[in-house]
Amino acid sequence: MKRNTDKYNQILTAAVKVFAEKGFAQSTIAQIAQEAGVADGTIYLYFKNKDDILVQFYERMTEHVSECFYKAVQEGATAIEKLHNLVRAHLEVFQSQASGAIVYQSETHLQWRLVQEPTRQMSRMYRELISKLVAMGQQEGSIRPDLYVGLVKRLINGAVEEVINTWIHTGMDHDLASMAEPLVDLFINGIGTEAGAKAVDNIPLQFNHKANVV
Amino acid sequence: MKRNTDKYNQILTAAVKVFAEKGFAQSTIAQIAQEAGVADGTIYLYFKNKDDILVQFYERMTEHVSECFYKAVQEGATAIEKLHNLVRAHLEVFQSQASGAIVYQSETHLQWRLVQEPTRQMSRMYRELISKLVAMGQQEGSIRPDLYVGLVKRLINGAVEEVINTWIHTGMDHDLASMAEPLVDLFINGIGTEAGAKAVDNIPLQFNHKANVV
Amino acid sequence: MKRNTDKYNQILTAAVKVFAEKGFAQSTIAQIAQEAGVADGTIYLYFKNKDDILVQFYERMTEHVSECFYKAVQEGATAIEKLHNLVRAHLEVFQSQASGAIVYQSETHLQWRLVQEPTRQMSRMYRELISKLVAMGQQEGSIRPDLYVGLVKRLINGAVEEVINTWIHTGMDHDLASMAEPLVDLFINGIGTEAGAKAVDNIPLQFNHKANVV
Amino acid sequence: MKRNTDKYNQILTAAVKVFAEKGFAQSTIAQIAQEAGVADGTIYLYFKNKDDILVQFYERMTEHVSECFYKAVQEGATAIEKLHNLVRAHLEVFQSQASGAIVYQSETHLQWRLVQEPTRQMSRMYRELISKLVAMGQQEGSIRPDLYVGLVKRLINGAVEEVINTWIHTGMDHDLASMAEPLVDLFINGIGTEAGAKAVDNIPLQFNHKANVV
DNA sequence: TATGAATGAGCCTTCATTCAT
DNA sequence: GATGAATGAAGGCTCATTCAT
Repeated sequence: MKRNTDKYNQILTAAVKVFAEKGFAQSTIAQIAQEAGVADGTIYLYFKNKDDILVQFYERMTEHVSECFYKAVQEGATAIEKLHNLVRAHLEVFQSQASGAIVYQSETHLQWRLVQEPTRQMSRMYRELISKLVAMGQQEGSIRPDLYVGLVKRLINGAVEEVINTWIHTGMDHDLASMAEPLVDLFINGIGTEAGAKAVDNIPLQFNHKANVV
Repeated sequence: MKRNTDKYNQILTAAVKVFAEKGFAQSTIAQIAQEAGVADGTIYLYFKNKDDILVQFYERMTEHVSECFYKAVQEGATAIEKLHNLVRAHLEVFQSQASGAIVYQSETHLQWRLVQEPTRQMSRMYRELISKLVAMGQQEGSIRPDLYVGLVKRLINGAVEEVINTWIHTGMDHDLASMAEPLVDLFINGIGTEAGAKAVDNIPLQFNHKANVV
Repeated sequence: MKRNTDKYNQILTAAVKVFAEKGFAQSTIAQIAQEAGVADGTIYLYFKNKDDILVQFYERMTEHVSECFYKAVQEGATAIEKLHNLVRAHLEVFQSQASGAIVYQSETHLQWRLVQEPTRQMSRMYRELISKLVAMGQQEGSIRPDLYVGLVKRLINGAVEEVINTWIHTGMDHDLASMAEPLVDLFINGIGTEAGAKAVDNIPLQFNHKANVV
Repeated sequence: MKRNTDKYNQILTAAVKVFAEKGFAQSTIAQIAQEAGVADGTIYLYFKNKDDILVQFYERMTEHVSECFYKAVQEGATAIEKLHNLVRAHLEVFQSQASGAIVYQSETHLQWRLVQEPTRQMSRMYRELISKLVAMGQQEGSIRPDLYVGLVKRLINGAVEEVINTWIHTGMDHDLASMAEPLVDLFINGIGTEAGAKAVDNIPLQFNHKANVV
């Protein structure tokens, strides 16, 4: 398994392209083999089975993404600069490889079934990065002291991924990376004015939705 | 497609449960039939095929969710209250039906293959609601006038869905609805201080990530 | 079974129409029921099962056809007149009910699997009729004395059925019954001249085809 | 569609045998696979689907039969010799491969649904051959000048096929090819005497059958 | 290593038939 | 008698995986 790196990459690249086009479940080994220009059987010299292709993709992608994120965060001076760099890096890596982005976002639920550790690592990495940034910003005085870091992480991660998803589903025509600044602006400043800020503290709780659909 | 609503719901409920447990692609008609306590063939009296089950689930779920959202928004007095109600409603509907939530979130990419209009409707509804809320808040003076509404929608939607996803993947043990307030706080006020706010305007652009993973 | 004759005919007529359009194997009980304007289950009050519908059709058709043939043969004065009447009757009954003709001709091989006696009867009837006609003609001096009756029967039956088949597969637009005269002319006179007649006696046997296709 | 001719023939032969025994509609892929000694899936390496097996059988059979017919016709000196050779060839090819004959004759109506061109070609070939033979015989003076060639074709084709059918349904025990001579005798000379010949011209039209059976 | 023909388990779907109403 | 919802056996077909070459 995994001797000839060229052929390994050739297959993985082909697989990601096919997965992106038709979805993992709808893709066949035969299609991947054809796209990669190898025989069906050859794939099994480099991957345990079909699932393993996706697993390895997630591992590599996560690793690469992590590196980018760490680098990005290192390059900023202030917490806010670092945050901006992180978000921009996030958008840029995904923009630079559309197929990978599509697969990464689309098959998340399979990732949860197939991969355990890597994803946790990704999550942990994200949490670590955010934790550090928040702590740093708080020391700098640029970030509020009263934050639930877990939620901040989900805010940022979720928003960025939704931006990427929209980009994917609208044909990937606009520039993704340029969304970094306005996004960070929203993260830092929120959508409210000072007047709005006070209003938040006094939200009345009014109802409860418990109806079942199905 | 016969119209015995009881059996229809029985099957749909069973299907959603099975989908949530094993994923759509890994679920079989036989499993759904067994879970529903009917024969395999019976399912085809109520659904065109396996895909149709998912489609109908998305249609019903989207419709139900939309209603909840509209109601929630109506019940608040100010824009911020309405926003809070919206977010809370979002979290509550999904919390109240875990299986539906899991399927809804997990099979999104299939929804894009199978359904066209309904999804757009969901997206459009969200955009409409946010547009109105933002406009209202801007008139009230509680929301910033310089906002790109499309991005605000993605911010809110993405953050809420990420919160739901995390809830799902951590065993659905904590109370989801209670996240509404802190989330809205983040939306409105952001994570920055006044000092931080100024810093945002001056973010230097420093690097570019173009490397390929696969 | 078989109480209400109206409904029985209603179903049988509908079945024959459906069989003619899609073929027996491709027809479903549901289609027949719909065509007949009854419920699926009702069909089983009049027929043992799907096969039985075809069986009963063949029985009725054979019976009706037989009657026509006997009548037709009775109405001629000479053997040749009778033969002509027989052929004409054959073509007329089938022309007068296209659906029945199509089913009768198309599902012959199923008839051999499902029906035993009736078909033998049909065959026997044909043989009887031809035997009598030939014997009569031989006495009259209008028909050759040196004939193998079994072969004559196949000649006539086969030719007529091929004419009907062609009629079916060319859209049933031309008048079938009018083929009776030229056909009988061929039966009686053959396609040869007197010169040709002599040539027949001296056919050299030259080769043997035994190759296998599949 | 792979091109291992051995296995292709192996499967086709097995299929024809099974079709001949149980009929096309009643045959299953599993039965064919077992008869051929291959796995079910293997069949789909050589045939698009179940229908395709029948289609390919008809194509091959038609092609083979055509060749035999052309050769047979070439080998006779006179028109009548050629006709005899044609009929004999027809009977011989079918006799030499009973299964193929059964399938060919039994599933004709399916052929009309599945194949278009090949069948027309078979029909066209037959018409071409007969046309030439008739024209030649007319020049030789051995065949009557006043013939409707289309009808002659149906006469000959129909009679031969009926002879084959009878052979099939009576257990294929007698020698089929030996029927060629007496058959051709009937084609050429007809069943009538000279006296009968005159009678044909004066056939009175006497009745009309329009009754419906079903 | 690489190939790709062969395998066969498994699944979706159809539809003849039944039976409670 | 009439209905038609429900049944479930059966079959066509796919495709991940293996293995002889």
